[in-house]
Amino acid sequence: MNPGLRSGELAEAAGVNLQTLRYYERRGLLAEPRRSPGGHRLYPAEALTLLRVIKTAQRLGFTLDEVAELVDLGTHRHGRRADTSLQRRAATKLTEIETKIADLQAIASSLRAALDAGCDDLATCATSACCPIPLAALDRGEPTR
Amino acid sequence: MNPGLRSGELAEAAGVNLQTLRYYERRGLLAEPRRSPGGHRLYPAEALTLLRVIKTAQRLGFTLDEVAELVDLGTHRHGRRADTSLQRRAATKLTEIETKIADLQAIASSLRAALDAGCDDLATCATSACCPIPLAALDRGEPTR
DNA sequence: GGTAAGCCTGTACCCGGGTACCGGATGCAA
DNA sequence: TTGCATCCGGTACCCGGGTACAGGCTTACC
Repeated sequence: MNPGLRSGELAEAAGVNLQTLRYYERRGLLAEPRRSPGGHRLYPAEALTLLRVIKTAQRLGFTLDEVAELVDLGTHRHGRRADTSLQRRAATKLTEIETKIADLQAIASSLRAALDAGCDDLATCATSACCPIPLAALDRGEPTR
Repeated sequence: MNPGLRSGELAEAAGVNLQTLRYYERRGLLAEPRRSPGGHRLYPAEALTLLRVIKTAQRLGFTLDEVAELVDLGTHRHGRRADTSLQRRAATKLTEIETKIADLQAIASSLRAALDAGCDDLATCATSACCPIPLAALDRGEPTR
């Protein structure tokens, strides 16, 4: 069995700071890896995949806590015939994600409209209260937070 | 012409803190509104729409600077036959958004798979390096940041 | 066995995005 | 014109997500 990645190697491969690995470990996102006799961390190869997943999810606007939850949902053995609480958390997360997708699509199409109208069409309404309007499509009026 | 919203009313309507309005003003996200003779802010009704747009975009993982940019792209008069720099920024933003959508869709479908497999199917691989794999679909290996 | 690169723990700091609090001025209604 | 809610500017603080640094131990290679 090969010795595994050292922390520096993993950090480099994942494009994150070495300190970040330890930070994630403290946060419980990254399991404590085994150690060399002298106490140096030795990570399994999958840790790299996990890190990339974390980074991607983060780019999408998930907090680290949420990422931890997502990772749990995917990772955890969820006992056979899982306790439905996990299922429910996954379902919830899924609808959250679907909402985000819909919102992004609304933004994207406004931008697209703005682009291929070349702004001249939009300029017709530019005089006053018009221009936020394409974006306003995604206004749901939730008193966010 | 009606007097406009007072800061408290606007904050309440938008579900944000009063301080946040001033913060956004400092950041340049919210234009300085006109003032009452005594110096109290009086916002036009569109400010509410704008705030909702800001909040939505934020939920999607845009930073305030990015939101400012998006809002500019939509709001600004971008002179007729706009300087292409704006067009280009919009195009860039659009591909960013499309990327986010694709990533979210990847996450969503893994979650969906996990859900309707009821985790039992996934459990077959659960022994070791398997479970992050559905999420790993969206691993692009970008050395993010 | 010497030595440079790498890693260890711990603590302190940074940035983004707000939020709270202060003492004082304003708005508005009775 | 008095009284209370609201708002003002300014400054200080909080939280999430890292990042840096110090002082000391390990590893790896000659």
